[in-house]
Amino acid sequence: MAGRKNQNAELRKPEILEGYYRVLIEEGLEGTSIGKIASHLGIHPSLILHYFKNKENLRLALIELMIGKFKSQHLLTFDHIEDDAERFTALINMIFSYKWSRTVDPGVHFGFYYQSFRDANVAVLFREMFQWLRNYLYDEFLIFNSKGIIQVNDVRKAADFIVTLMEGLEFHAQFLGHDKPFAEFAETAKQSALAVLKNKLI
Amino acid sequence: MAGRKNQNAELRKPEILEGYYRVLIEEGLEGTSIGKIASHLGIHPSLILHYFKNKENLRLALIELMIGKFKSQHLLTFDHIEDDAERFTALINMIFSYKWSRTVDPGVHFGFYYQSFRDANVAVLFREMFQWLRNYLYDEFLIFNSKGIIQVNDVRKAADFIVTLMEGLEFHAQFLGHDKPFAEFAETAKQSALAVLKNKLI
DNA sequence: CAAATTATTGAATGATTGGTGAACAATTCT
DNA sequence: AGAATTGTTCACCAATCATTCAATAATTTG
Repeated sequence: MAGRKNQNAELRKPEILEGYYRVLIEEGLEGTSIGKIASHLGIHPSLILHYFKNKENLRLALIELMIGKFKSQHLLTFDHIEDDAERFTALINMIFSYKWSRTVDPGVHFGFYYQSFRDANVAVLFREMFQWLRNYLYDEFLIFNSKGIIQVNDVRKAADFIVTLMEGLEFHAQFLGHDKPFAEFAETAKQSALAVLKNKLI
Repeated sequence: MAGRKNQNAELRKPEILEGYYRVLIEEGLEGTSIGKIASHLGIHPSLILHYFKNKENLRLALIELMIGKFKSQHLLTFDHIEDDAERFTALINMIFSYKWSRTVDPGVHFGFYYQSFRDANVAVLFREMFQWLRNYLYDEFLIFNSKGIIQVNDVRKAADFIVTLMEGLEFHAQFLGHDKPFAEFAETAKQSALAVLKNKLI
């Protein structure tokens, strides 16, 4: 046989996680087994267990990877915009964009949500992620509010409200968007959100 | 042994579905097997397959049952309120209430959402249910709008908005509500929704 | 009461599951 | 070069899975 090319943990681990993610999209949480991931990658199942002791670890590693990407990707996008009004617009536009909604495959997204109901470790990770996002918005909104770019009474609730609407939108796209493009209702939601933020309605 | 008490399909089927629901809450979609449902009910696994040919059928039957309950329970609550303003208030209060959010166990709720990504039959059922709710709100909002109880430009989008916010709230309770009671942020969301509905903001 | 139907259990199926521990191969360390 | 470490495969395990078909028990029908 052509020489087996060994890789090291640094390369193999992400490769396995990527394979896991792919299989997850196609097969779902129930249908995804270590065996399937292995055959999708053309490696032996035991190799996966060699790197990630057990399935729970594998799952947590993927979630951590996803969250890491989510954070870095979105955070870096806005930090360089100096002008507050501009940054506010860019931020809101991003949150209600199709691109944002597809940061992670929505099927996988929902799958891990669901997992969090029965897996305390998963729940912790997701809570942290959403709290991180909420707190990020909170910090930004504090600035926007002090500069009159938005007008809200309760900045924390305003941040909560945006995250809530953003997640509701994810759901809307799945069950009510159906025939129409994502952007259509997203625009409506965004305008409503802006109205709430700008008129001391929260 | 004491005489085995046979039941007929009309009694046994709901009993199995109830058992399925219970096991689902505790074990999740991945952890729920026909065997576990059977032992939870103290019956033989084959009996479940006798009534529901296969697992897919069982799943669909439970979803249909849930949706049926959901519809009848909520619909009947408001039809008897003649006064439009009163009915509007009651309707909005219900939608943003803890009770409403717990109509179905949120874990099971999310689980079937998730299923809908990979199971076309499940997806159809859920779309129908949410469209039913949206259309119900639409019909009501038409009346409220013509009577000036609300003031909206696009009644359909207003209905979509309420459903979206309602579902976002479900999510918020799970990931951001955490330490605080459901009602607290629900009240904020409700007030924002009311502001949007009453001031031609949608 | 007998026959037909329905409810229920039983035994067995092959497939798949996550996981273990040892072997073998490649790479790195000394 | 030899030892140690790391990467990878292999053979195997008990458990569990959904599903099947036949057997038995209760109930309904004729």
